[in-house]
Amino acid sequence: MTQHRGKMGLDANVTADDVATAAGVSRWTVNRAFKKDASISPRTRDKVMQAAQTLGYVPDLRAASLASDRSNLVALLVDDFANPHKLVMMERLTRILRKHGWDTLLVNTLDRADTGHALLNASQRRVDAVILIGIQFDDETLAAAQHARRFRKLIIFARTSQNPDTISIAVDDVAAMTEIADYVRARGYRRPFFLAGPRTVSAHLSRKETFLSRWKAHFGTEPESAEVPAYDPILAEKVVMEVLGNCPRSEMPDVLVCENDALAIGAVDVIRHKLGLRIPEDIAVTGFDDVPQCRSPNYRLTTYRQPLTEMAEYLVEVLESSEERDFDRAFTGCLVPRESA
Amino acid sequence: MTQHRGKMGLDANVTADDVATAAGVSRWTVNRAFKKDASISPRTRDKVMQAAQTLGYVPDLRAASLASDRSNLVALLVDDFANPHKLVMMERLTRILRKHGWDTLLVNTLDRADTGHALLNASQRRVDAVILIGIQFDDETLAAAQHARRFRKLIIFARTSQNPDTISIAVDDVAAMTEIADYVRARGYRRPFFLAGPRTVSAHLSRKETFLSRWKAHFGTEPESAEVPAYDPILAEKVVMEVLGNCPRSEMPDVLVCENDALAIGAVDVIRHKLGLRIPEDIAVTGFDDVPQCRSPNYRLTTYRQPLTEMAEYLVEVLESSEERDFDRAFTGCLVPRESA
DNA sequence: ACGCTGTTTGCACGCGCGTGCAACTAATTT
DNA sequence: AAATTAGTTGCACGCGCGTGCAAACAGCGT
Repeated sequence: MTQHRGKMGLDANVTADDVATAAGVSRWTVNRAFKKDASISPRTRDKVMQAAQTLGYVPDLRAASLASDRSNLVALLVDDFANPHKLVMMERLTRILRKHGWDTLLVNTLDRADTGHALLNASQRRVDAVILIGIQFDDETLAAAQHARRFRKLIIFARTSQNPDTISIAVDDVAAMTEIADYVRARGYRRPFFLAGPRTVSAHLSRKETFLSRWKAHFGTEPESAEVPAYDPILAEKVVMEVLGNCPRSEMPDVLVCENDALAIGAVDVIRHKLGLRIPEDIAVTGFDDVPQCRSPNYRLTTYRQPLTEMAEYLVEVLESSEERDFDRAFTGCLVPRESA
Repeated sequence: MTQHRGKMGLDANVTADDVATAAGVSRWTVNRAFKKDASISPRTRDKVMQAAQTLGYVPDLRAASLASDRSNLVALLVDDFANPHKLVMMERLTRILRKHGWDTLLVNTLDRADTGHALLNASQRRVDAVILIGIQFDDETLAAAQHARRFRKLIIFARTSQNPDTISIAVDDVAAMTEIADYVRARGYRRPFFLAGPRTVSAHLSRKETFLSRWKAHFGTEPESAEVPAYDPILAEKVVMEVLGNCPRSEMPDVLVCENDALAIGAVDVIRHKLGLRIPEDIAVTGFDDVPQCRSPNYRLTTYRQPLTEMAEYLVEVLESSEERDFDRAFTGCLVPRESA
């Protein structure tokens, strides 16, 4: 096999051995020089780094991972790119993971049926953990994950899960939705309608159930609701149109509580532009996530912000811990009131 | 070292050897079974796959990559997560790459100064190629990339570049911008203003230059322009406010041609909600990229769509080719006229 | 049954680095 | 100065798989 060379003439396959001979030390000393907290004298390290620099040596993480059985790699499985909040989450996660020395394998899980293949992908790269952000974690999917499991950790981020084999890092949905429900009630709304996303996981403790039961606890009646098959503004538009389109004015809800911003944004567009109603005068809207668009004058969405940075930092802690305890943790976010409700 | 085990009791470290003994063949036959187009009899392959299945064997791509010097991994460097189009691009790229057996390492390049570190990350994983989507490819950055280079290919996606060591896969900006310019002219607009993004690369053949010169060629005068320091709607709002906020009504442009949708969206918000002007009656707006929001009734943005799928498929071709030819290629997209202009 | 051809299978060696311990050197104590 | 100690450096072996070739095998005609 011919040697691959960089266009600058730098040998692409400089190994630690090369650096070692160049620096007049052993290969192991070279690797020590690159390892933090390694017992090595500053002088030798300098000498080694010098040689490495001129030779253009960069440690090979594949080999390191192979030998050490730790890859410092996580797979990030995403299946709903229609939700703009995913962009925010991906930015935050990759930034903080990288800050702590973790690399991210982005796996586009086409749909829930594809989750198995996506997990296989991750397996083959021997990632140290799999992080799911999306909707592909219903029970069958998780079962499949258990089966194909060769991950130390399976983490569901920004979403709760009761599955015992799974680590959930998310906001406390019950507290959050309760806060929203109380806010809506305090603002005087009395005919709420809940717009939910796909129901992929046990409904217990879900945002929808929380809202409905909280409302019922106060007023005795359970609000109506509808379900959108994906967190996609376009699909939300369709569902909202169907629901409100032929709803007699007298029975029109006065507030649309949406499971997240992706749905809320679609809802706002339909309500204002197709139904010709005013927000919030005719019907108010709330969301969840506080995506950047929320602050656009077109939406000014009342929503709920998750402490993503904090959550991501905790995620790193989880990744770096070798204990076997229960890592599930619920965070508290904050309500962001704007003009939509 | 203790063996890591999956929670189901599946040994996480099943090797091809284990499968081999279980199936009564040699290790090499096992690997052949997993390799497409390998010379192996269907019967043996079945037998092997059977054994692999029950043992829960999954080939280790780290080792494969180490031995073969091909990782089937690409690094995707992204630095402007504020631009919603990045989400679309990431979805398309990861989907199509995965379809062809390529995995994607997502690297969040914090800013242009961080590109060097990001490339180092990629180096350490021995990716087969680096794909840049973002703005971090000015000349110094590329120079640094050359230097640290141990990639077979450095690809700039959805963006042109004259750098000879770089592969650019993008739409023909000159053709695209010319089409927009001609469209604007044909619609009767006569006082255009160009809103550009950060100037990171030689201005030659840029969208802005193309528009300005095309306009000048027709009317003899070069339109005004302003520059936003990042493709971020929020920043675009500020700049547009400064430019149009204290602009006498008589000198107000009649069309704002934006380098892309991220800028256009910010512009629309300001024009309509802060300046209280109508779009397109008082001032029209055009964008570039056709992000999902463009079709929202809030924007209805006239824009230009790149053939992302086609471009991504070509990208795969480039990745899989071992020739040394010039891979640069410009695609043709299509103008998407909507009500904003 | 024999040889021929084409297919299928086995194997030595290497990819680059980590681990844990042994050996070595310099700094400190008695 | 010798002995003790802390700080540094070296090394055998293994991580799991690819490559290229040689050996074994099956299928066919005579």
